[in-house]
Formats: sequence, structure tokens, C-alpha cells
Amino acid sequence: MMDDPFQALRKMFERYAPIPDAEWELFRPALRPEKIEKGKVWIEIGQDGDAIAFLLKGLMRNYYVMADGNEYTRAFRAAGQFVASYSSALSGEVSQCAVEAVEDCEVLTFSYREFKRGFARHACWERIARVIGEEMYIEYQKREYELLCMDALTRYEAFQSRYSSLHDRLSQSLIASYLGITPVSLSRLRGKRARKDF
Amino acid sequence: MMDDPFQALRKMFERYAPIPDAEWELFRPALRPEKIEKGKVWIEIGQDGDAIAFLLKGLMRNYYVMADGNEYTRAFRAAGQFVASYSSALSGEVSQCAVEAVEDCEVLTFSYREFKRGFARHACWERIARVIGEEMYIEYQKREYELLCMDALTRYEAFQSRYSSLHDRLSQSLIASYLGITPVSLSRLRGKRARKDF
DNA sequence: ATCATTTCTTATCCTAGGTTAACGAACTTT
DNA sequence: AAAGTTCGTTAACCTAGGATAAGAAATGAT
Repeated sequence: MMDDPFQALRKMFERYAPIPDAEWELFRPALRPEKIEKGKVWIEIGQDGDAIAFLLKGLMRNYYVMADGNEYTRAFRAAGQFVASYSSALSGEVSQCAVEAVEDCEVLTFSYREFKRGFARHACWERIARVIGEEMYIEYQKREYELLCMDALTRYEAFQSRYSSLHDRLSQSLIASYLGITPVSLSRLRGKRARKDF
Repeated sequence: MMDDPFQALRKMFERYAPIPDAEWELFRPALRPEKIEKGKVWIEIGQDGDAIAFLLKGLMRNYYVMADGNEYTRAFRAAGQFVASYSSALSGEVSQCAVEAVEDCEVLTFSYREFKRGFARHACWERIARVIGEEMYIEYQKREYELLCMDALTRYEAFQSRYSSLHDRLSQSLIASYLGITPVSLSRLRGKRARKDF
């Protein structure tokens, strides 16, 4: 039962506040298990971004697509984390960023509109939403710091420590798109550092 | 009474959830009016960042200081907004960023630790904290987008539309520190654009 | 008004990173 | 095994923006 996906999500939520069984039973039907295959764009730019996914397996990313086709990755998400166009879910506006599966994924999805209904019923839901929001804020503030204050090489090193377990699951062009540089440039950085290291 | 500072703050909070009078009376003693003079560092790097200020008058900024003395501004805040080292207040860790007064300021300060006590008493407080957190998240996500995807000139234009009213109250080196470039470089951008606009 | 201080501009030179292209290594597909 | 793919590397060249320094403009102090 430890690997019942519904239980995994409940456990995740309950890191922030206990959920009474009655409340859980009310929320549970809102959950939909889904498989998302590698390469599939789960949330498209300009579409509704109300859906939130809890990742059970696989790897996903949030990214922007520029007019010239260039992509910039906001974040990677692995099993045990939430995936969403969070700003879009919060604001109700269409999504500015896309979300796609980097590997074959299994997720549990639900609607944030649906989730918010709980706020009026029981305090646990608002508590959970608040703390998750705060954690996301802290995460993106670190990211903002990196982008504002660090050069590409330092950002790469920060990436390696933050996402150390993901490093080998990602292609260099994906890593480059996260760092805000080109794959060519990342390759150069790697070469430069390898030469320095000995 | 419209310009009673306490009322101004209450009104601000009540944009998110109504606060019963009894709750307000419990919270009010936590508020401390303060004057912060221009140039004064209100929150220092490495110090406790639990304090939150509601700006009644003046202008403040959040910023990072690099080892070489270089500064990068995260955000500017004007009257009617909250000022804090928000991540630090949320996490309880010491502040990574400094906060200073860009102009002479009048504020109403309170402790986030104190504020959080309300969560256990009445749902309005958690609602307020959640929505303010969400708004901050959305703001910083826009900022992250700008830093990740835009070049300096485009960021400058974005700055001008976002902070149009503040543009003339800020020195160029402060604006440059917000854009993540040097004052010299900003001057060059301005010159270049002026020549284009003729 | 004068001198001093800070702030902005402009010029020169330099470095990080973008662009393009050519090449090699590791896969698929047949 | 051969011929495409896709990816990472390397090199040549280019551009945005950093560093430094020297003027010009604005602001303040006496």
C-alpha cells in the first residue's frame, strides 16, 4: 500500500497539514491517473493552465518558447513533485509556459479550481496551498538569484548540485536551455572546466 | 480616517479576506510605526529576516551584495506595498538579501512569526498569507522570465512599463542593478535607443 | 559664485557567450 | 554492415555587455 499512488499524494499533502478522512474522500474523485509519454506537451502555451500533476514516475519540465523557436527551461520535476503552470493555475490566465514530459511519465492530475473548493470546507486545504506556494516561492527566489547574480559557469555548477541526480537523465541541450545558454556554449564551458580541473 | 495608517493596512489585507473586528484588535498591537531614513539598511544580509513592513510613504528596495561589492536589486517597493526578505520570513533562515530605504520612508512593521499565530485562530489570516504569497510568486515568475529570456534592452523596456511611475525616482545605477547590468552599460543602451527613436 | 561630490555619458579595449558550420561518436533503421 | 539520425565537440567569427578611464552635467556645500 506504500506505493498506492493516491496514498503517496496524500502523504505529500500531509507533510503540510493532516487531512481528515472525510475530506480526503471528498477530494479523491477529483484525481485522475494519467500516463504521459516522452516528448508529449502536456500544457501548451496560450491554453488553460488549471491542471496540476503529481509526478509518480518520470521526468517533466516547464519551459518557455521564444518567437524564434528557442526554448528556455524554467524547471525540471521528478517523481514525488508537483508539475503545473503554477502562475496560470493561480491567476486563471492562460499559460505563458509549456509543460512537457522529458521521459515517459505517470501522474495523478487534478484541477486547481477543484482543489480550491476545499478552502471553504476545511482549513487543511488552505494550509496545504499556502505552504506549497511558499516553497515554490523560495525555490524561484533561488533561481532568480542565480539568473541575476551568477555567470553561466557558476549557474552550471549550481545546477549540478541542485539537480545532481538528474544530470545524467538530461541531454545537454536541455541543461543549456535551463541555464539560459546555447548547447554549444555549454559544451565549451564543460571543456574549459575539464581542462582547469587538472 | 482614510489616511489612518492602520486602516490602510487593514484595507490592504481585506482585499484578500475580511477580518473580523475582534481579530483585528488582536493583531493591531503587533504593529509598530517606524520611520526609516534614506540610505538606511533596514534588513542586513545574514541577519534575521522575520520583519515585514507595510510601506506608507517612500521607496525601498531588496538587493543582493556580491563578494566584490557589486549589488543586484531584486525589486523596488513603493507606498501601499509590503517590504520584506520574504523567503527569510517564510523559512526562518537568515536573510540572503538586504533591504534598504531608497527614499525617506514611513512604515508599519510586524513580525511574520507573530502574524502566523493568527493561522490557528481564524481562517482569514491564512487566506491572506496564501493570496499574498501567490501574488509574490506570480510577480517573481515574471521576473524570472525576463532574466531568463530577455536581453538587457528588452528588460529595460519591461522595467519601464512595470515601474513607469518609479523611473524618475531612481538613479541610473539603481536601475542598472535591477537589470543586472552596469550603469555604464545602461547609459549605452539609452543612447542607442535614443538614436533609434531619433 | 566657487569648489567639491556625485552621477551620467562616451570612448577604448576586452571577455563571455551567440552563430554557424564542420566533424566525430553514439544511436537507429534497414 | 551501411546509411541515416541525433548529439556533443571544436573552431572561426561576431555581438552584447563588462572594465577602466576621462569628460560633462548636475547637485551640494561653503
